[in-house]
Amino acid sequence: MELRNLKIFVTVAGLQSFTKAADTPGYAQSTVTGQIQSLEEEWGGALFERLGRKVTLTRNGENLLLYAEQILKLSRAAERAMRINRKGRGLSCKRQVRKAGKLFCGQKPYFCKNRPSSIGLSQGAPGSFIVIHGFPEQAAGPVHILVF
Amino acid sequence: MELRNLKIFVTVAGLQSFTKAADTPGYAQSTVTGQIQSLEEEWGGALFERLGRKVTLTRNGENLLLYAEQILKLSRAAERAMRINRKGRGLSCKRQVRKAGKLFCGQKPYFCKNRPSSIGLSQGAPGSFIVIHGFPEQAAGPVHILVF
DNA sequence: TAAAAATACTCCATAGGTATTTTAT
DNA sequence: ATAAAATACCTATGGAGTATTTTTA
Repeated sequence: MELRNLKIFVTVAGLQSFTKAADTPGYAQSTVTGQIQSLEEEWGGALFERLGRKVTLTRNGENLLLYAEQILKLSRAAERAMRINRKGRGLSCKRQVRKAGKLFCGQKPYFCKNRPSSIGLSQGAPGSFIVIHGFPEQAAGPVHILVF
Repeated sequence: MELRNLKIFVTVAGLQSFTKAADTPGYAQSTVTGQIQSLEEEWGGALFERLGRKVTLTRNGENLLLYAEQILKLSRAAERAMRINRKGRGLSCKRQVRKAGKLFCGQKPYFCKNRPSSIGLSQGAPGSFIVIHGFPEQAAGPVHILVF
């Protein structure tokens, strides 16, 4: 499984068509078929149901799609961070975190047991994307926030 | 940038050595060098400082590392989900979410403005990993939780 | 000089393309 | 009959290995 596969997979899922998906990033139709097939081979089951000229996600496909979308979002964020830094006008990851706001986290165990731990982001930018580690038990550990 | 690159990159960062990193997954040392170089070429700058027989992350490298770790965690989770489902004894993503607990989200705008939006997970499993979309402004939209 | 990364080279797996066939409307 | 996916086949990029050279503690 590589990012290349997942990009094509998500495109096909969105357009419900191998052919249309091939147009978008300038691939050949057979390339799209091949990439999806290799994913399905690795998976060990179909990701799409081929219904004549309509293509729909199987249950497995839907399952993978959720992960694939997150992975690609993160990779785009990483690429953006790389691009920004190359131009020399970027923020370090820490600065970006600071810019996203402070993280508030209810860490008391009894609080976690009896009611939801409270976590909040102040001054969050629109479209923020938050990744929280080890929650709630290890919430006292390092918490990274990646802003998209 | 592909997952293959990132895996090697994270390994090198962890071991602070190209040679040791090559041993771990059974790569040749030159392969590790090549993968890192291609990442650096794509980035447009060094990810590691080569200090004789010690290798340390540059600022750019540290930046990328945070993203890479998240991406790889997600991809491992995706692979696990694929594997589980192939064996037919897996939970769908929705079931996994339900198992992770309910998400509570303070959605009122005035609440977001004046104090942290409150988000909590009840019955969270140890080592849970939470991904929250569009926060806080679009918190009313679909929220996916992927558990690792 | 000893240990680690870079380089040179080789090989081959596979990504990707073109052309064709199959399949289902 | 037509539109879309699968298949067959070909090419070439680049991933990965071996052997060697360079670099620096």
